[in-house]
Amino acid sequence: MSVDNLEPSEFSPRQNAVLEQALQLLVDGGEKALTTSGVARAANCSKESLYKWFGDRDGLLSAMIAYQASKVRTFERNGERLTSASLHDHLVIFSKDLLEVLAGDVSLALNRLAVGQSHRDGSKLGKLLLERGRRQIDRRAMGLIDSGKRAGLLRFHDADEAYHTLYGLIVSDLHVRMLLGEPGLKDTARQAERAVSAFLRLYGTEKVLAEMPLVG
Amino acid sequence: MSVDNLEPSEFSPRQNAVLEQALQLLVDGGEKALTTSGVARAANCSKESLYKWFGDRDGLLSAMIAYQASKVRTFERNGERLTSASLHDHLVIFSKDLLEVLAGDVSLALNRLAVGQSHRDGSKLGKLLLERGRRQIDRRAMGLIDSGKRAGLLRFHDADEAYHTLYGLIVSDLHVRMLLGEPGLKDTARQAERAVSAFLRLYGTEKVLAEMPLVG
DNA sequence: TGCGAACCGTACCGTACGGTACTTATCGGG
DNA sequence: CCCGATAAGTACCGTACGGTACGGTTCGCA
Repeated sequence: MSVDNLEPSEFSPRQNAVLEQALQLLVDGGEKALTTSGVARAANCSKESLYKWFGDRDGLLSAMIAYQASKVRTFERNGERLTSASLHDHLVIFSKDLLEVLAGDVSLALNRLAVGQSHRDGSKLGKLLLERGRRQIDRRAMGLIDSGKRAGLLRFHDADEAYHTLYGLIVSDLHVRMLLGEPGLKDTARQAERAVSAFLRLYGTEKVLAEMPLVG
Repeated sequence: MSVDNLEPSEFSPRQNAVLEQALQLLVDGGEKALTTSGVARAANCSKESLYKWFGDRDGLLSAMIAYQASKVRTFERNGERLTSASLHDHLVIFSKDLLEVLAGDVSLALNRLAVGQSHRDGSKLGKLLLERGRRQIDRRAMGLIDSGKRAGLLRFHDADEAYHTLYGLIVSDLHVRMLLGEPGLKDTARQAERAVSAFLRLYGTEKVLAEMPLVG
């Protein structure tokens, strides 16, 4: 466990390249394929360098998660005034993005890795994955929901509760199923549309409900 | 892969005892602790017997899942006439049961195991887990939802879709978080109540909505 | 009582992994 | 031109696992 709290600058370019190779290895062959020798061979570096840079195998895994998280940048919301239609659209886009992220090769591989290790390391990797990987997406959604409330389009007491409802409506048991090896959704757009529709029915104000197709 | 399609009788009592020990080992120490030698030692049996009974390590894992699934028996719904209140109560009970099952030690351990193996074996364990472990709970919920529809309390086109919505409302991202090592919910009753309330708001007919507290 | 099957306990084998040590080569600065 | 640092490549070590083989023991059964 050599790497801990160095948010900025993180790793050197060379180290990033090695981590990229390690991720590729993990995606292709699962954790079993992610051996220190394998990483060294794939990245054309020595095992000694691996251990100098990342401490031990766990440090390498942590670094892989940190590196992958550092690659994902979710563009901030612009401060535009939300309308009923634009809120709906933004929510649908968010839903599709979320489903796409969760279904991604690297995301699934890292989640599988962290799940598999959660017994050994006191869920260190799991924490890392949730904090570094999910925080951004959570913030994006929370910002959107808050904007909706300020625009008088959404009504709720607890933003966290509303967000978790939205998350459940979007993802359902899909994430776990994919982690277990099931192929992903055929039609993510439809799933996103359904989820947002249900969410707005639950949390939308009259202003929003008036513009929604009637149930039935 | 010695064990495949022998639904009834499954394993001998002795083998069941061994599988029980193996599950305990898995729960306590994760997959790393589940070695063939360890199982043999914990269960006071020989490795040779393990291989004779289960073929190889994968066969043992499959047998553990099958054995655990065979232990779970969900009582069938009685054919009573549903009222708005009883539908609500049954849904809440189902929600709490679902959360309790997903948070169970053995369930989490087996799910972690299957997730970790999903790369190697073409998700054989994952399929097994979903088919054997989830089918019963799914059927229970579907039966309940169908009864609600026949009683004029629920309205939907696609029962599957409605069920997945309910599932998402209940579980949200809790299952994955627990798989990653986060502690479970403090208050499952509240979560269940919220989920059912939202579900009924989405799929309940006027008969149900009339009796619900107004959204505030 | 004797026989055979099942099974326990243990020792064993090959392999593969995590981690370390050592040699060689590249490269920037005085 | 030399020197120290950094890192590639390789060889190596200890360990632990999956799987197999074998001797000894129990138990059902004729």
